[in-house]
Amino acid sequence: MAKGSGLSIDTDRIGFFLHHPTVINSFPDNRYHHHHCHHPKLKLEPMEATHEVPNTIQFPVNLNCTTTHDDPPLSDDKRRVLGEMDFFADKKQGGSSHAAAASVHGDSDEKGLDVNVNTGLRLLTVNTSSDRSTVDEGNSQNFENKRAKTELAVVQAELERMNAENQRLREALNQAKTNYNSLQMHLISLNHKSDTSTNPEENHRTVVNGDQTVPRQFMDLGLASAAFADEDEPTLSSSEERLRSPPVSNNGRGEDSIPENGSNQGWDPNKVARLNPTRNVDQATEATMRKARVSVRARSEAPMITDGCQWRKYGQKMAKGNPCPRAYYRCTMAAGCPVRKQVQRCAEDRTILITTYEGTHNHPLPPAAISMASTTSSAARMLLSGSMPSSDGLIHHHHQNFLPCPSTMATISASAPFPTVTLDLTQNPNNPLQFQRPPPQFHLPFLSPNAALLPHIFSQAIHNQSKFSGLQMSSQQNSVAETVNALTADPSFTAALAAAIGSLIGGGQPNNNGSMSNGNNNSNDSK
DNA sequence: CGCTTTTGACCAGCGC
DNA sequence: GCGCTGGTCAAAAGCG
Repeated sequence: MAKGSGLSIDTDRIGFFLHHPTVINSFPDNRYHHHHCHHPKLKLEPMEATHEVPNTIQFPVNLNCTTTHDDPPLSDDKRRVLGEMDFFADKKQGGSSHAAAASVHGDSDEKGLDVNVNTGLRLLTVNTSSDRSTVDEGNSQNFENKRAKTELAVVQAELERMNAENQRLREALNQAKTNYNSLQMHLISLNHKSDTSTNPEENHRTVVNGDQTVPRQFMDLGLASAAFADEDEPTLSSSEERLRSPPVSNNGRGEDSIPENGSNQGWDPNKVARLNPTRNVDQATEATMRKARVSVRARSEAPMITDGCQWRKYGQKMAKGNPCPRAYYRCTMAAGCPVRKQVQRCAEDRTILITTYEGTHNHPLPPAAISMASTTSSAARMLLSGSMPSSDGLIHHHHQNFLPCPSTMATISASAPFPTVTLDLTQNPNNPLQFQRPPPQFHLPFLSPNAALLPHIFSQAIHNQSKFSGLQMSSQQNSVAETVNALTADPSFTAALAAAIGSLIGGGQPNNNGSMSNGNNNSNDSK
């Protein structure tokens, strides 16, 4: 049955956002307006007002991997990006841009340049026809010749500079492609290992001995048992290790040293702290960790978002200020798993389904759930690690340089009662994830907005690619997933960037195998 | 019969 | 202290 992953939320009601979640917005440049205000006429709810606080961080995530030029108007910086990309492409095709610059004076060194191209640069702005019609044409022509020579030199220098820049970009792209190919090969290798082992735990242990960057992926898969955390992630701080180690006792049941009675089905850090004051620090950290949330806004009329886990509904409440009930789910894939999620429809747009996750799984996860768990856990750590301020600039810069497409905005908020990262997949009109007529279940790509955990992002991008390949997403969706992962990563993450660029330019994608597809996505039928 | 969902009650935190 | 709100519990009901 696997009913647990279902969602029985009343879709006819209006929902509202949870806990001031940070939003990853899908409109280009909409970071300049309120990301929740899909309908400007609607007044902002008090919760939303908190998003105006300075420590709300937004970073763009491209979900529209098309490179069409009929996209909505872009900001200046985005236009600049487009220019870079087009410039690069033009160069391959004969370099109309360069040609234009050079052909103005009819003295281009390059072959095949179109001298009729209107560059729009208006380089000859001084001597107009009216000037030439005046007296002393000889002097004027002399002067004009000198000026033309000067400008020619300038243009040539500019052309040279642009050529150099072009060459540099080519090299960067080649490097990115090389990295991408390398990662793809590595992914194939990992998937092969996954195929040969049905136990995610074994997968984990297999790959931790591999590439230095790979283990992080599998340590963020929700396999946060104490043994794994201690053994596999020595670089983490002790607090992080503790964060990664939910109260799982040696006997495999949650609630370390806590009697698991009927009234304590889940992990309640507050109760734990009360029972064991000597561990207040740890428990407080765990509580904070659990409170760190990742929220996903997805436009879907489907009753649920398939995230690969099994959930049991344990409550439903009417949230203040909106008539939509908020449903509470608990992960039932393992006893004592502290992971919970809340599902609610957006009050402003009932087609938007808001799912908020918190906590870290204490059990192995099916492949389909790995990305989700990875996202939530890494996002939680990011929020707690205080890396958000830097991530803003980094990721934004990253976007400006490499994204010629409308983007999805990722925002991080530490101002909310619970630090929350929200992925907003709802606003991009070209977002293929927005199903006008949604499938019975909504498959969602999850991202890792953790710029501080580069290896993790690295691996997650790989994994998501494989995941969505396994889910047999369309190529466009796959590109979206890749791009999302890449763009939410650190700018230095050239490999993930290569994946995104590769999907954009070459259209190729690593659809390596279908083994990542599993029954969870089909078996988690809501009742 | 076992599991999930429903739903009213309970509890804790917070603001006034 | 009181009320509001979010979150959770747990008995009852539903379902396969």
